[in-house]
This record gives sequence, structure tokens and C-alpha cells, in this order.
Amino acid sequence: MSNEELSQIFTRIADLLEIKGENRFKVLAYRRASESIRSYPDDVSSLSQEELVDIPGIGQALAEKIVEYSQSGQLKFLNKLEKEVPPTLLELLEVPGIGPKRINLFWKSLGVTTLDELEEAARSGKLINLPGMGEKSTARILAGIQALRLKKKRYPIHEAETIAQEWKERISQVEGVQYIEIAGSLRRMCPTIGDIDLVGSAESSLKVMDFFVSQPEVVEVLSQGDFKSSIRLINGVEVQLWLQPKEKFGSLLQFVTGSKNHNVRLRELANKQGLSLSERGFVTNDLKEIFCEEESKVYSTLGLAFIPPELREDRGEIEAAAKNNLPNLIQREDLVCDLHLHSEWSDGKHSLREMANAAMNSGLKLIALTDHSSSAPTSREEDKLTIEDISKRTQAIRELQDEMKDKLIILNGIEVEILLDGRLDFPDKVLEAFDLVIASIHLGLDQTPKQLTKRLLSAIQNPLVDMIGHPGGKGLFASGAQELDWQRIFAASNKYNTILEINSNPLHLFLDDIHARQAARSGVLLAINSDAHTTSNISQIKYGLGIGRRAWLTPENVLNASEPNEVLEWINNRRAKSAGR
DNA sequence: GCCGTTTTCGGCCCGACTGTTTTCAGTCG
Repeated sequence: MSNEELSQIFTRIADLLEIKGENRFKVLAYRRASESIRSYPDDVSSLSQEELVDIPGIGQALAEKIVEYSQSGQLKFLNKLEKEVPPTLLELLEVPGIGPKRINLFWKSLGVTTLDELEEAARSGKLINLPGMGEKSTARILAGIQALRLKKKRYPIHEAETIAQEWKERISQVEGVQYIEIAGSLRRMCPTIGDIDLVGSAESSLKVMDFFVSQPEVVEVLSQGDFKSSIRLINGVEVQLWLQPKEKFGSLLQFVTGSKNHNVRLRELANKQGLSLSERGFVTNDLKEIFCEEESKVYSTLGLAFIPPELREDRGEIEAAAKNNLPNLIQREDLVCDLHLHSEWSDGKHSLREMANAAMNSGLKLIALTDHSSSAPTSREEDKLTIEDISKRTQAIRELQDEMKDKLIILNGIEVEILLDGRLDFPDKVLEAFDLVIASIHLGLDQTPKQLTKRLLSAIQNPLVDMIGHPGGKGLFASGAQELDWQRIFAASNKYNTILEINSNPLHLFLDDIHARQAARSGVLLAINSDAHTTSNISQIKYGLGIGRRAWLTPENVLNASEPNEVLEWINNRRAKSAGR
């Protein structure tokens, strides 16, 4: 079973315990264990009890539960808990504005166990007379249920970024605004974003807040105060604006960037040093305030190296920063090559020349044009690259390369489909002629994890395949990809010297951060490619870069962070070795 | 339920906003 599955079990237990009214620190312990397991680099279910207690946040009691679940697929503790607390109550946690305490109240006093029952109770006025409840709270709950039913869960990063940039720009125009920045999960480069967080400072926060909540797209003001306001836009997106005086801006930016777990760890660390940390700065034991206008001062005050936002997930970054041992993270300017682009020879929108020019203008030194093979279902009939087309396309690329030889190296590549049985879409003879072969799965993504794993392994072992494109499939979170046998996939990639790709299309973004980090740790070489189908989405490489940074990657982990001659040398070496197999 | 450079027991992050209260609880991030 996967770490993800186990992690979800522990979150479920935490939620049920919280509704039950269990000690909140016990609940916290389950939540921490859940996070810890989710981002653990190896397969937790294969560890012994002694090894498990070495994982932060796992003690004897939880280690026993992990072993029990790994061996039997069952957890007596959870079964018993689900008899005490109806699991249907968990869906109520999703309703904005109500939490475990109120769910417990509604359940115990009115017997409410489902969303429909809650709505009925609210409509018939049964909630109003409960302690702590009233008319407004009831109306809020009904609105929350409505919002939940309409709510689009999370937004892909590029959509959120567009909206956030626009709001940042707009607020920066307000008179007296001193700072305004995008924070939250967007700044941490999470692939999906729940809501947008903006932070700033201004001479008059009142004026900025008034401006913020009175914009034309605002359909609802969820809260409004001097330091924080929250709105819902007509497109359903929620935006929050946080303000603090200029001299506290750094603390605020740090706090709102999160993650929550990272912040909790920092505050615990502050306490150990006799400090209290909040979005307003530090307070010492004798109540002296320390302001941080610069975000870096928050970290330096705690004796830590500056931690880049993408690492702030409580996955060991605080310990590493304390030892001044953070990775030398890969940066935008390291990515001088892009090994996965499409043209109009398959389903791309632009010609080879247009793609090459755009790549050159964006600073790239080497690209691989890798159109789809004919079986890829993404191609329309007229977009299909047939074997007959290949020689014409190859010649066009060679001519273009000749023309541009001093400016850009252009590889004649292919993204060949991995067929349902693991064979490749084009015969070996055809594939041998390409400078770079990417093998990807677009077909049959509904196969079982076992079948998908087998297909990937067979491609990884194929001497003609240099790289696996978006391993695990396409679609946000590559649904089901969590369940593939990643340990075997990484081992095989290592053994056969096959690259795994981090795909930068914001709707795919896979490998994800956790798997990319595991891959790199097991020695697998990665690539971060744009998978651009138009000239303009060459720039979407920034999202793949975000994943790479979240995965703690350094330039050494990523082939296309090397200079062109090194990339060419690597491909040649690899092919020389494969030929000997 | 976890954890330990004062501790194997007694702690466990901190503040903003809302609504129902008249000093606070619940929710959220």
C-alpha cells in the first residue's frame, strides 16, 4: 500500500477524533503523523516497527497501527472509531464556517449526521436555539452549504497566478500602498491553489481594505477587518488580503506564505529560544518587540539560513537550515535546454521555425522538437505524424538547424506512445534515427496500476528510450499515479539510465514534488520540460521548475540544467552503453 | 499521541475575525 493511502487513513482518524471531542493534541499527533508519512521518501509499509519510530511524529502507538494496517489491511482502532462516530459527519467538515465543535453539537443534540440533514435542520430553525448559535450563524451555515455545492475545489496554478497578478497590480495603484506581494500556496508554487493570499502594507490600511472589498467582481465579503479581509469573486475564487504596518511586512509575508506546518515548527523553535513569533514579529520574554520588515530577518533571528518558499512544507527544511545545509536549489537560469516541445507536425499550434525562434528568444540554447507518434490520442486525424511524414520532418529540422546553427541547437526528437502492451508505437528502425526519444503514456490510462507500471517498466528498459514523458500519465495529479510501483520504476530508471520527466504543463505537473524528490534521492536523473504546444507556453517551464524546487532538486539532478554540449555528450554516452546491452 | 541541550511528565503556535456574548468560543490560516 502507498504512503498516500496510509496518510489518508491517519487524517481520517484525526478528523473523527476531533468530532468526537478527543484531546486536541492527540488529534494533532495524528495529523502530524499523516503529513510525515505522506512526504516520507520510502515506502512506509515496508518498514519494521523499530524503523517506524525513527520517523518524526511516529511513536510506539502509531508504529503499531502502521504495522497492523500494512499486514492486514485493517485497523481495529479505526473500525471501532467509525462505530462511535458516523463517518458521514466528515463531509460536514467541508462546509466553510463550521468545524468539529459545531458538528459535534449538531450531532449530539439533534442527531444530524449528513449534509442534507444539516441543511434541513438549518432551514427548519432547529439550529438557532442551540448554545452559541443564532440567526446569523444559521444563515452562514446555509450559505456555506450552498458554497460547498458550487465550489470548484482547487484551481490550477496558472489560473490562480493570472488572477493574483491582476489583483496585485490593481492594489498597488491605491494611494499610500508601500508593499504588496502574492503569498500563500501560490508563492510556494503548489500545483493547485485553494484561495489567493495577498499581503501588503499601506499608510492607511482602512483605505486599502475599503478599496479591496468594493471592487466590481466581489460578490460576497466573507470578512472585513483592519488586518485581514476576505472576498469571493464572481468566478468563485476567494481572495484574502492581509495588511500590517511597513516595519512588520516581512513577518507578515513569512507568515502568510506558510505552510501552516512550517510556521508551527518555526514558532516552536522560537519558543525554545525564549521568543514568541507571530505575523507581527517576535516578542521576547521581557516583552520587547523585534520587527522584521525583511522576510529574511525572521529566519536569521532564529539562527536559520533563509528558506526558499518552495521548501516550506516541514519536510526537513528547518533542520537543514539550522545546519546551513539547504540544497543549492535549481533556478530558472539553470534551465538552458528544453527537451520536449511540439510543432504543427503533430498537435502543436506553431511551425518548427516559430517554435525554434521563440525558444531562442526566451534564452534557450538547445531544444528537442518531439512531436507525437501517430497513435497518441491527443492528435486530431490531420495532426497525426505518420511514418511517411518523418523523413520530410527530419529534413525540415536539419535545414532549420543549419540555418540557426550558431544560435540554437535543435534536436530531432519524438514523443512515442507506449502502447497498451508496453511496446512502442514506431518500429525500432524508425526510432533509431531520432536524436532523442521520449516515451509517454496517453492511451489506456484507465488500466490498473499494475498494468501501467508494467508498461512504464517495459519502456524504461527499452534501449531506444532516453526519457519517460510525464511518468504516471496526464491530468492534474495524474489520477491513480500515486498507486504505481514507484520503487520499481525508480530502480529501473537508475539501472537503465533512463530519464524521468517533470512535465511543466500546469494541468499535468507530474512527476509531483514528492515523487520527484524520491526519484532524485534514489539517484534517478530528471528533466524539467515545458511540453510546449505553442510558442507562448514555452514559458510554462516555470511551473515545472516550481515542482523541481519543491522536490529539493539541484542542477545536478536535472539533465537540461546542463550546457548543450554536456546534454549531447550524455545522450551519446547513454546510447553507446545501450548499444552494448 | 509525541517528545526531551532544564523534563520520562507536562507541555504541545499564535492572532484575526465573527457572532453571541458581556468576556468568550469557534473557525480559519
